[in-house]
Parts: sequence; structure tokens; C-alpha cells
Amino acid sequence: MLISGALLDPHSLGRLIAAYARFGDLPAARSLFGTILEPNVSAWNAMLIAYSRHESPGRVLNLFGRMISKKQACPDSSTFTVALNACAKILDLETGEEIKLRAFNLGYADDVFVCSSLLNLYVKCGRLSDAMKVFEGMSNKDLVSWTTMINGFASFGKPFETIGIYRRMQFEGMVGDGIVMVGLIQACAGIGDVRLGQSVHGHMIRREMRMDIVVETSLVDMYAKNGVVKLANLVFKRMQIRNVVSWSALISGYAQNGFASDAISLLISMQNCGLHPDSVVLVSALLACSQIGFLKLGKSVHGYIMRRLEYDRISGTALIDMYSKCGSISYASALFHKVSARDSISWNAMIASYGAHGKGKEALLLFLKMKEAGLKPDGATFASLLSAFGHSGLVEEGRYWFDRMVREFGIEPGEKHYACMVDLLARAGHVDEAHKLIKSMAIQPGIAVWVALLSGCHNHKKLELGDCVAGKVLELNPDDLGIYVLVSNIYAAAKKWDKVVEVRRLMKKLGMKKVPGYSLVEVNGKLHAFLMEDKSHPQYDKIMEMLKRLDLEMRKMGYTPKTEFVFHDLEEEVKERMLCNHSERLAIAFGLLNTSPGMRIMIMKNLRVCGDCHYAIKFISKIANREIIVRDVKRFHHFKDEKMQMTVYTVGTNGSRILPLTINGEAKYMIARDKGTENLPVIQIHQGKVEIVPPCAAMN
DNA sequence: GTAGGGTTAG
Repeated sequence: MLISGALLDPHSLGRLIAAYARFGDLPAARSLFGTILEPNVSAWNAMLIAYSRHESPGRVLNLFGRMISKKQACPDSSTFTVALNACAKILDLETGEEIKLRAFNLGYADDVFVCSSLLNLYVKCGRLSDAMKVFEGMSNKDLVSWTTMINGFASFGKPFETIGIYRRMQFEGMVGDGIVMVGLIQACAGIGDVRLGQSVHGHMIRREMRMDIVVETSLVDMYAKNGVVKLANLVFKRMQIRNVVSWSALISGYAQNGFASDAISLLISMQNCGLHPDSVVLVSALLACSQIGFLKLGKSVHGYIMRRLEYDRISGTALIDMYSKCGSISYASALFHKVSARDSISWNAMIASYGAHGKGKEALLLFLKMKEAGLKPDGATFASLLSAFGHSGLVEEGRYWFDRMVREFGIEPGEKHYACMVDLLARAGHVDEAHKLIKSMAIQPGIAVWVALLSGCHNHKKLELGDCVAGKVLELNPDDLGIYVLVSNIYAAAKKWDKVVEVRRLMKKLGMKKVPGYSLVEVNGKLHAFLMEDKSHPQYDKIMEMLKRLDLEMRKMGYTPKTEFVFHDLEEEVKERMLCNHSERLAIAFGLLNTSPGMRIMIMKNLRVCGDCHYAIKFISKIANREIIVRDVKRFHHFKDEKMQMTVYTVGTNGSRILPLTINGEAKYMIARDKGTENLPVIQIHQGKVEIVPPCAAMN
């Protein structure tokens, strides 16, 4: 039954429209509103709120426009509030400004609701200083206006300002609620201050504040982002209700802290709880795949996104990055050219991918196209570009674009840019020019820059300079074993034996322990992990036999083991045997044994590939007639060329951290190493779901 | 007024 507006008084009409809207019957609300000849302000407001409830900000603004032009009723505080919130939803700052002007002219400049909505609009549009101006001018500030400011600054990555505003709020005697805490927790996550985050958490517990799913999820996220996955897990486990967002907070935490297999196994648990992944959580899964080179799962995620979701800019970029880091540059570029949802980060990712795979010319071409497309290259673009030049030996291009980056694009070179340039120059033999560049730096040169110079000194036998640079590197207390090895090597080359001893002593004193190396290889969609000297594998005997055969062939071709890469005082024969048992060799042998002839083998290693393995894999690639890609923590090593000419490409992996392989937060390879024969996990896809199973079961 | 996602050096 349709009730005509003519039969009811304006007040009841407004209430009826509101009731229809509440029950989700928007057409009824609209037709009732249509019967009113001269709606009063409460009828207009009811209809505006109805649209607003139905997530139709465009319709709200349309109706608001009609209300203004008809001039039958004068908008009030609620009208302006709803209209401004609609602008905030669609980030329509221009219309918002018009509405603000109208509201202020009608005397609502000091209305706390109107002003809070205005704050919300400014904050959502990123106009934080405009928001601040309005906020400072407000004579009455309620919890909502404080919260808008606090959460607004938090969401725009201004953690210190966020905390500042909260302190002011406390000082003025206002007591915050859970929603304020969400902003504060976000700020703590942004600063990376776990202790502050914990104190916020503690404050909430002491005050017995109600913890809802949103607050708890932000706590999970805060702990996870700060690398305290144990606490994140604890909060997560205690949650009464969890949705995809809460799972995603935990999963991204694991993935971003390098616990790739945990992230993947959590995704499986989430699906087992009946929740369907969305594109946000899949981006974290893709990050995990790219860390461990799990191409098969990455592809399966790609399929899921294509079938059941949609590409967006972020998932598209994550896919490009995943394909590149899993060794498939052709998939990465095909996807980049296919997907229309692209922004400058997608372009940066693709440029970085070309660079990582040694395609410097392609990187430059894409960079030029990016400029043509009207996108603005940023610091990351140039870092990728310069590194691409470095790994393709394009020295002249490097010099040229470094100069234009500063002059034309006004980008101040950062540590990364200098590191790229120093690497580019030093690698190509221009060691003195690289040194000069460091001396000209406006910022304090960091360890990355000096190490780049040092490896240049090492490669080009600049021993005197190397000696001096090594000293500078040591002063900066590196926490990476590889750097100590490099320093020690250069002292050894310069025959400074006392310094070699000194470096070794330093390594011991610092308690540096060699992180156990492991290698992953994907065979038939299962990821197999191998430790150095790993005897636990069911195919161990076959693998050793294969390695022995390869060793014989290699020696016939002129290979001699480079035992200087074994860092122990052992007999030569033992050293040779140790080299043979490096995890990458076990993984390659396993790959050769279990894949069809001619198939490419991709290995992912958690440490750097040693010089001897590098040398040996060239031979193996030729003997077995296979393309072998070894991705270590820093580089892609491609072995393909028949002439055994080898190119080393750098890949932007997850920083310089060494990522442990873990299951349920425990570093499994450690346990496996201690016990010697313990299972290492194998990750496989079973009936469309990812499973982690022990290697014995995976072999069946 | 409230939570989760992508690119960057050795």
C-alpha cells in the first residue's frame, strides 16, 4: 500500500521515510517522498539520510542540489552534515567547499556536527592542514571531532602528529573510546614503537574498554607490523570473532616479516574456517610466494583473482612482482601490458623487474614510455632504473639519468641512488670515480655505499683503496656475515694477514654465527627445501649419485673446486666435499632427477650463492643442458648460455634480511639441523588448497 | 569518527 504524503503531517512523513530506509526499502521511501508537494526540511533530510544509508553519495548530492534550487525549505545542520559526508565518501572536495560556504553563510560555522563533517571531508581528501585550521577554530570540540583528527592523521601516516593530538585531547580532559584507540594503535604501528603500542593496549585493558573486532584487528596489525608476531598471534587467538580483515592483518604480518610459509599456511586455515580470500589478503599471499619463489602457488592465486575477483592496481602490481621474483619475467611483462589498472607503482615494479633480470635496455624503454604516458617518475623509479643500468653495464646511461634525476626531476639522491651509482661505476671499473662520488655526497654515506665501493675494489684489485674502505665498512658495524667475508677477502688479497685474523676475531666476538643455508626448488608444484648436507631427504642417495656423476663430468671439462669459499680450517678434501653438499647443489640435483629434460630449474636460496657453486652451476647447466636460475637473497643468477658466459643480475628481494624458513613461527631449519634427520616442510597445492606436508609424504 | 594490500641499493 502506498501512503500518500498529502494524508500525513510533515513530521510523520519524515519518520516514515526514515523507517522505509531503515528496512532497506529505498523505492518505497523515494515514492513516498515523491508524493509530497512541498517537503519541509525534515522530509528532505529523511530522504537524504535514506540515500546516505544506501551508500549512494551521488544521489545524496543530487537531491541536495534539488533541495537548494527549489528553495522550499532551508537546509539545517543535519542537511549539511549528510551532504558533506557524501562529499567525503567520493572525495569531492570542490562540492564540499561549496556546501561549506553555504553552511557558514547560514550561520553553521560553529556547529559541531557540520564542522566534524567538514573535518572528515578534509581528512579523507588528505587536506590535513585545512582540517587543522577548521579544528583550531572550533569552540566546541566533541569526541567525534577529536577522533576525526586523530584517526585522520593516523591514516595519512603522521604518527607523531596523531599522538600529539591525542595528548592534547587528554590534556583537555576528554576521555577517548575504542575508536580513538584504533588511530593511536595505527600510529604506533607506523612509528614501529611496540612499547608505546603495548602501553595503549594495556591502557585499554586497565580501563576495561570494549574490544571489538576492529580494535583487535588493529592490535594484531600493530604487533605484526612491528615484527612481534607472537603477540599478534596471541591477540588474534583470543578474538571471539574473526573476519577476512583480521586474518589478513596477521597474514600480512607474517609475510612482511619473512615468515612466508606461515603466511601461506594461515591462508589455508582461513579458508578452512569458511572464509573466502579477497584481493587484499591475496596480495600478502603473493608477497609470500615471491619470497620463497613459489611460482605454482602464485599462479594459482593469479587464477583465483581472474576468476573470482578483479584486478586492481595493487593486486596487479603484486602479481607482476611475484612473477618477476619467481623468475618469470615474460609473465610479468605480459601481465603488465594486459592489465589496465596501473599506476606509477605498477610501472616502477615493471622497471625494477626488467632491471632485476638484466634487461637494462627494456627498463629504459619502459621508463621513457612512462614519461610519455604522463606519469611522474619518483625516487623509486630512478632507484630501479639506475640499478637496471648497473646490472646491464650501461654506465653512460647511468651517469646521464642520475644527472637528469637531480636537475630535471628535482629528486634529491638518497642512499639507494648513491649505492646504485657507486655500484654501477665501481662494477664497470671506474672505482676512483665512484669514490669521488661518495666524497661529493650531501648526505652521510652509509654502509651500502661503502660496501658497493668495496666490492668494486675487490673485483678490480684496487687493494690500497680497498684496505682503507674496508676499515670504514668495519667502523659501521655491519650485521651481515657476507660483508665480513668480503672485508676479510680484500685483506687477504692485500696480504694483510694480521687484519684477516682481526676480522675473524671480530666475527667471533660479535657472536656472528653462520645462518644455516637452505635452498628451495619447485618440482611438480611442490616446493622442496634442502639444507646444507641435508641427509633427510628420501632421495638422498640418488641425489648424491647424481652429484658425483656431475662432479666427474665437470672435472673433465676443467672445473676445479674453489675451496677458498669454505670458511673453515679444514683439509682440502673435506672442503671439497662440503662444497658439494651446499644446499643449492642438492636442490639442483633433485630438480634434475624429478623434472623432464629441458625444463627450466629455479632455485631459491636464503643466503648468497657461494663463488664455487656459482662456478659449478655453469658447468651443470651445460652438462644437463638446462636453464638454471638461482635466486639468492640478493641476486638472480641465470645459467643458460652455451658458452657458459655468466651474467649476474641483482634482484630487489626483501631487503638485506636473511629470511628463515619457518612453520608456526619456529625456525624449522634450525630444528632440522640440530636433529639432523628431521622433516623439512614441503608446500603443495592439493585440490586447489595449499598444504604443507612433510617431504616423505610429498614424495608419494 | 573505527581494522588488513603493491615498487626502491650491496
